[in-house]
Amino acid sequence: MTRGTNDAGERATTGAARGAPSRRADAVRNRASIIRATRRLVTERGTDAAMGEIAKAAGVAVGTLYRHFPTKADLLAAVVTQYVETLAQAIQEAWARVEQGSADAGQEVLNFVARALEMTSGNQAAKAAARTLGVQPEYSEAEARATEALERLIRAGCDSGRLRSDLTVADIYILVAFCPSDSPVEVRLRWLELIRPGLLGDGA
Amino acid sequence: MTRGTNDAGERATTGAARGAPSRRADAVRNRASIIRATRRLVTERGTDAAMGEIAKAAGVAVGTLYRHFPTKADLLAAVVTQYVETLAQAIQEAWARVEQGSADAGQEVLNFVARALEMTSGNQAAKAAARTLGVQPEYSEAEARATEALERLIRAGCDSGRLRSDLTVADIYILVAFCPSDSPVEVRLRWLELIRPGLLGDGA
Amino acid sequence: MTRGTNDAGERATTGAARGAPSRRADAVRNRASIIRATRRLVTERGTDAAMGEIAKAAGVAVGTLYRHFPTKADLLAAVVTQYVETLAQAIQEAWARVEQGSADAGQEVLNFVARALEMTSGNQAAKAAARTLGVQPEYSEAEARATEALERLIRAGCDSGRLRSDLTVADIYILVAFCPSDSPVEVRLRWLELIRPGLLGDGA
Amino acid sequence: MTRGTNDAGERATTGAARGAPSRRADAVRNRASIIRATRRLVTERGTDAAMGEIAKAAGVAVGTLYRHFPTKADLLAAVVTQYVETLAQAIQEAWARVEQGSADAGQEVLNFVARALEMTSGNQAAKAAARTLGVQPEYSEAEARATEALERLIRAGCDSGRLRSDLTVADIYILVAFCPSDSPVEVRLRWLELIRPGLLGDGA
DNA sequence: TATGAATGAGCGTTCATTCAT
DNA sequence: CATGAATGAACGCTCATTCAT
Repeated sequence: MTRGTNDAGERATTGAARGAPSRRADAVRNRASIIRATRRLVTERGTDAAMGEIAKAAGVAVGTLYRHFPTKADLLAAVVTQYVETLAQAIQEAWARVEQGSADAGQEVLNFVARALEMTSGNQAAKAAARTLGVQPEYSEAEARATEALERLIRAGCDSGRLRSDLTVADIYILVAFCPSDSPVEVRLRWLELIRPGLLGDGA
Repeated sequence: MTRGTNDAGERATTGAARGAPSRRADAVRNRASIIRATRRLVTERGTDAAMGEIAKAAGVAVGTLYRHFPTKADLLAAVVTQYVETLAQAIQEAWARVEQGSADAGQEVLNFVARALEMTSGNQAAKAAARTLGVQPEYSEAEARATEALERLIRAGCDSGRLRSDLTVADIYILVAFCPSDSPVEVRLRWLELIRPGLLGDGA
Repeated sequence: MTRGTNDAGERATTGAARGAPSRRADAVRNRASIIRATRRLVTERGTDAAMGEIAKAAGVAVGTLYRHFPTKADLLAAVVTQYVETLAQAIQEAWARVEQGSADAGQEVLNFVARALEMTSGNQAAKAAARTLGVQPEYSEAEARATEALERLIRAGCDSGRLRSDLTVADIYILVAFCPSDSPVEVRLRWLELIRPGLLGDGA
Repeated sequence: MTRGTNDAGERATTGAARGAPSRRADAVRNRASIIRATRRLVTERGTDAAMGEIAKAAGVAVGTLYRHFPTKADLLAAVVTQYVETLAQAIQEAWARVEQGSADAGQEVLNFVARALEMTSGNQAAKAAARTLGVQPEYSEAEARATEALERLIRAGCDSGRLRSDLTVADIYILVAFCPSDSPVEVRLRWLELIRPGLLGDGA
């Protein structure tokens, strides 16, 4: 959690050149495995997914699960946090492309919504689950990065007349927060089409 | 709750036009009270709202709760069903206004989405909750009525050029199904504005 | 069911010559109906038969059921008592036949066991159920009559050398108490055959 | 409970010949304790013995009870199964004695019934309880062993003229199934005497 | 550090019993 | 007298969490 950021957001001591893969490596593998299993089970069955089942699905014992996440809420928060992290990355990349002139800001915003729609699938449940359990996951840092990049993106899109002139970051969040992420493709595609006119500029 | 059909959709004075309210009257009151409490608690805590708590919130004992709704799923289904019923009524009234020339079809569709947004508040959760428990509430009749009226409304709106020419009933349902019903007013209003362009005709 | 000793062992006020059959007649009918329903349900499902179900099966409301039998235990006791009453009658008739020379005492004892085996069917459950609930049904009077008649029967059978010389009333009770009353016919018949040698005299 | 296979039919020292008893040892003790408690309570109160009470009587929490027996039916089945196992062993030993000439077949059959009468005590109830809950305990293997040995025993007894010539294994089962196992000694002894003539040969 | 047995509060549901009508 | 809605203790069972090994 202090370097690289791998799947579970944990540095992997590639070291320990000789001997068993060290306790630490196991722990890292376990953590990733747990988060993966959680995402899957929570998607399928919501909050009702039991800690015991998650542990089994992750191939560890409950005790190990609890060593990594002292509470069910913590576990759920971890899943949500990771998702926000991924989103932030997507936006930053989009902004990078626009900055170096290789993409249109307006189009990138549209693309971002589509991507978010896709990525949210499965985590929507996690989000709801987290909310239910009263979790206050620490987006902060990742969210800040995402917001900043998105703001720049939108400003650029508005300036070019491509996007609706009064569009804000909050608008995008609202839309993404209430998108049909777990619905069949037809619904998701149609929703994107219904949404688009509201994002584009009057003369677009 | 102020109209002819009361909150529990049951006529109160079966016979005995005057005289004591009888246990029967209590029962009716209880049923309404239970549904009200359920809507509230489920909104707050989702499926995890316990039957015992719902009962207490409704001011009855568990047994009474179960006399009215033999299963948690049944209870949730009842809440959802009632909500669909209300929606159906709203659309039918809208169509009636349009038919007698006292309103514009396009505007009524827009208004309906706004109204649905408002009414969905609190029931969104119930709907999700019901889904979680595998409930298959019997919308059928009410839903059929709603769909038919909405179809007419949309057709009229499209014919007048006011609505997007390829708009369908399903589109409205998608939007309503994923609206920020439980969010603060600002969010709800903004969402409506973001959505509007996607519903209106190109030359609107 | 309206005269003599009726099914529920209650005298029926044949009176009330004119007018509705009087509350009393209804009550009598209800009581009989309840006992019948109880016997059936308890046979099928044991103690788990619910008071509510029994009431419904008897065609009355729970309240009525409770008016007749203030407790589930009371209801069960009534069924058991009635069964003992029937047994007592059977033995008394047997003794009457022997006394007037129209039957052999030993054979009558054998016949009685067979009959008891048959009659116990279905009530075995009631008996067990009653025991479970800690009922102490008031056999006393009927049991006393039965015991006295059976004693005479056995004495006569022993005197004639037909029955095992040390046979007692208690012996018969033991056998009847632990007979395969609810088993298929083959089992019941075979049991009677296995039992017989133990009842007959050495030289029989 | 004093023989090789312990009360729970489980070998205690899996590995670790010496050292701390480990939770595993506790688990084994718990299982035995649970079965013991179940047998006692079910004898006293039949199926109505609550899981919670059984747990308390066994000195464990409900959760532990359920870890060992996922269902009340399973628990009851375990008790019944263990009983059948014990019976099977008794018969096999009897046959072994007869085979090596150290005992008379007829007498062993009689002895077996007596022993079964004794051992059934307490489990009769469990059996009935299990039946009530629709359990289909897996006697199969143990029962098969018992039946085979008993068959040989009976055949030998018949050949020697000691036992009733048409006696079958089923006959013994019938008798044992309906014996006064939970009654006071006098009753049990008397019942054995009443039964004996039916099992012995005509000229015995 | 990983394991998994143990714990016990809590959940959905049932049912004997009461009592206003 | 009959009715049936209401009550609430109790039951079978689950599951987040702890802790001895």
